[in-house]
Amino acid sequence: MKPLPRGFAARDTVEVARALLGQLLVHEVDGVARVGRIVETEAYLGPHDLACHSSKGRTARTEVMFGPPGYAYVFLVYGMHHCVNVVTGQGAAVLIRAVEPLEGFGAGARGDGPGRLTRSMGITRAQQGLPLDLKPLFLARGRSVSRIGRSARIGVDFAGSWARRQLRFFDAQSPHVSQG
DNA sequence: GGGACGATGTAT
DNA sequence: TACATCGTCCCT
Repeated sequence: MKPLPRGFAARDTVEVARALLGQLLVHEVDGVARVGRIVETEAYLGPHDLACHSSKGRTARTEVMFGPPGYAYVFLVYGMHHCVNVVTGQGAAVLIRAVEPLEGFGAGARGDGPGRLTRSMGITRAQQGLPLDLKPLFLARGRSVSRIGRSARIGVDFAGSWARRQLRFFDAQSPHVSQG
C-alpha cells in the first residue's frame, strides 16, 4: 500500500477535510496493518478558530500543529480518549472522527467516533508528531465518496459563533459515521 | 501545588 | 443524564 504524498495536507484546511473522506488511514502495529476508510472529518482552521486547540496559544501540546503539513497531532480528551488529526499547518488541522473498519480491526472493534477509532487502531500519543506518509502511520488512496454531507462540528458548543460553522464533513452513504 | 476543564464513550 | 479519568493550562 502506497502512502499519499505529504503534500496532500498542504492545502486549505477545509479542502483537506473534504479530500480525506474516502482515503485510508493505516497503522501498522507489530507489522500488521490496521486499515480504516475515513468517513467523517472536522476542519479546525487555526488560532483564530475558537474551537481549535491552537486558539489557546502555541504550547508544547499544540506545537506540532504549527509545524509543516502532513504530520499527526494526537491529543487526549476527557482523560481517556485519544483523537488523531492531520496537520495542515499554521495551527490548523483536520480531526478524523470516524473510519469504516477495512482490515486488521479486532473482532467487534469499531471506527465510528474519534475515541473509538484511535482505540481500535492502536493510536495514542506515542504517535504524536509522526509523518503521515511513512510507516507505521500513514494515509493511502481509498475509494472516493459519492455524496458528502456537512454539519456543525461536534462537542464545541463553547466556541461561540465558531460552534455554528459548518466544518464537519462526512460520507452521507456510510453507516460508520458517528452519532455525534 | 492545585483547580477547572475538556474536539468522548458507555451505562443508567 | 450521569460520570469515568487525567493531561494541560493557568493561577480566576
